[in-house]
Amino acid sequence: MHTKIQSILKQALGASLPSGAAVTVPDEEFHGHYATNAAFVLAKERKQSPAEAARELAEQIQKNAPKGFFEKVEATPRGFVNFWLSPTAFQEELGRIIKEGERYGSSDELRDRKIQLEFISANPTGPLTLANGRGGFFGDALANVLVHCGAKVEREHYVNDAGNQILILGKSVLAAAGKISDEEKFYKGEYVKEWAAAHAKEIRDAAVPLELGKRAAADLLKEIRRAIEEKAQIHFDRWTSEDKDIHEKGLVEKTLALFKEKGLVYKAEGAVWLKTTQFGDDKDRVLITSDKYPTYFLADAGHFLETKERGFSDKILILGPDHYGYVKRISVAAELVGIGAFEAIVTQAIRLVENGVEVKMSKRKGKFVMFEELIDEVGADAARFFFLQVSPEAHMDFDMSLAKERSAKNPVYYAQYAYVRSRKILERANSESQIAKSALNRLTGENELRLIRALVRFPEMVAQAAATHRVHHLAQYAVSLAREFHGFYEKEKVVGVEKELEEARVLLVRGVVVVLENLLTILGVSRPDKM
RNA sequence: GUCCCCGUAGCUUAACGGAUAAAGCGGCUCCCUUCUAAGGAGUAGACUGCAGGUUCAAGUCCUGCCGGGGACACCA
Repeated sequence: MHTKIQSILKQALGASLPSGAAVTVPDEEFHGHYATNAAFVLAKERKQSPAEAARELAEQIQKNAPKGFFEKVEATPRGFVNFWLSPTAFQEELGRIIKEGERYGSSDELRDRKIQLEFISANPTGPLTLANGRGGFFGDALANVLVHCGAKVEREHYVNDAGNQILILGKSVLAAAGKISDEEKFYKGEYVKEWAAAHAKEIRDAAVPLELGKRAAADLLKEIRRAIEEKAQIHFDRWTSEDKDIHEKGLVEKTLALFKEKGLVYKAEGAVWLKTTQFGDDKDRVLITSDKYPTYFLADAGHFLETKERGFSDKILILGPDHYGYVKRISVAAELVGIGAFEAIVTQAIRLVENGVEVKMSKRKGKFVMFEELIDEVGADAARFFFLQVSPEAHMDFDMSLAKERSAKNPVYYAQYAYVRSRKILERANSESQIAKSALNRLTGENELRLIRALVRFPEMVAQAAATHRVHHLAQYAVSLAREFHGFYEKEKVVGVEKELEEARVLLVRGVVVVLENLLTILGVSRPDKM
């Protein structure tokens, strides 16, 4: 619907939309079902008043529009052009929803793109944090959106199972077992003590820190995977191992050689550096430490080279707030290894509060609310929606007791309830298969048309999410669509009204089911049969 | 100190540079003989942190200030 109006507008202009011009859905209905600000842009170009440009544009549009599509096209004195679409136009679009079913809202906009979407990438040195969860749900839903728009997407969880942190984990286990003295940098969470207690024999027999660290990391990774896949219902296509997929395959050396070839590498103070400052970074970055170890940064660049060599055109990396300072240098690495389009999305901090007072969280000290705990308390759907509703750059205050209290009132249930109600109507009504398509044009009541207007926004919302890489609008849309449906449900009956009307309304409700099903699927929220 | 993010209703958050700033929760009034009341109808509640600027149009862009958070390793 939205695309159709855009293309009519383009035809009227005889050109593509000028930048800054858009087709929108106004807040107030008296401004039309849709509206455009294109005349403001034209007015500037043509040195006219906005009102004049709007009048001319409205005329052009009316001339170009398919017959019967618009009910009214109006230029306002301020310079907007407002559109009212005919009931027929909406009825036809509803027909499309029913016909396309689960394909409704999908497109082939991104068919040429092969995108690697990396998210969570939790270190196997402790349980998942709330920040991991936030990025996890976000990444999962974003991947669904991109797939819906025709892209080939790999959901990747990168595991840092090499390097210093694994050694520290090993030492932390030894410290927890009382074998060596504790140090500030060691991991101190309960999970370390638990693991040490459960593996006392191994610690006695083979107390090589790095080996112990690897074993503990492998176990922690299993826990992480279980929480992600079973509890959070987040799906990954690939669990990439830094150790096995990057180091052992020589990608680190290869990347270093690539950087050298470009003349961007130098030695200083016993270490090997990359001239990232040439690309706007604050300072140059170390690739190989003076102890001859490759840094995390170099390994990551190697990981990016692997991504490039595996044929991805795009890489989207979702990071937690603590990695903000990392974005610049990793973007430089992405450019140097030749990744076509790279975007880092940093989810903002979640501040833990308890009774209005901030609780400091630290993975090392072991005091934090775990992601899994949240899911256990409020359920996967509520937890998911809780995060998906807000934009990734919004800072959030998080109070576990409040989250528990609110979980019962989570808007996700409002949306799911709309789904349950609409399904129930279809169950009770006469079979849809015998309803003629012509029944659609009996949907002329204001309540019915209102609901269709809400339904047809779905493709536009998906396209917007894909273009902006933001999914919170979809969650918001789910709530507003549910509101429209609940309003309709209250005012109009479907089953048991006069036969011809019932048939028409059954088609309308089918449309609701289709859109809610597609929408909830993209968000990753379950679709219950009853509540 | 430098850099980044945020500041919107009592609370949690929306709002492609567009029209009278929206929703949920909480408050107050009502509505279950009717497809599940996890619902609906109504009502109160905001000089969008402050001060300037750009624009036909600013919550949104620019500058400065105030407040909150985060990042500034040869850690990951």
